[in-house]
Amino acid sequence: MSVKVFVGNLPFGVTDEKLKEEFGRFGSVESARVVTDKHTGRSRGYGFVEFADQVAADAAIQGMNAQPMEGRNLTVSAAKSQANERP
DNA sequence: GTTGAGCGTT
Repeated sequence: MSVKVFVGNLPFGVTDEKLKEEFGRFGSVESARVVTDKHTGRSRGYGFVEFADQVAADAAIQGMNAQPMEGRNLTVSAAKSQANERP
């Protein structure tokens, strides 16, 4: 299973590859995707990062949350889409 | 050429 993490307040110059590289420093990133507008095709300023382990996701959240990137402080937290919180 | 709250695509 993978852990999804919500990343907000991203600079407009960031991309999925950039996210994967930045978040890959804390752990194994299975996939990283920046949400882009469907109508304009431009980045909305937030994205999602999928980690291979909860430990890596927590390390990234603790290490990248409220951290400045490209001049903007990132907002990293657990994604809502995870569900399955408690059976 | 622009902007800034928000949880996406199969």
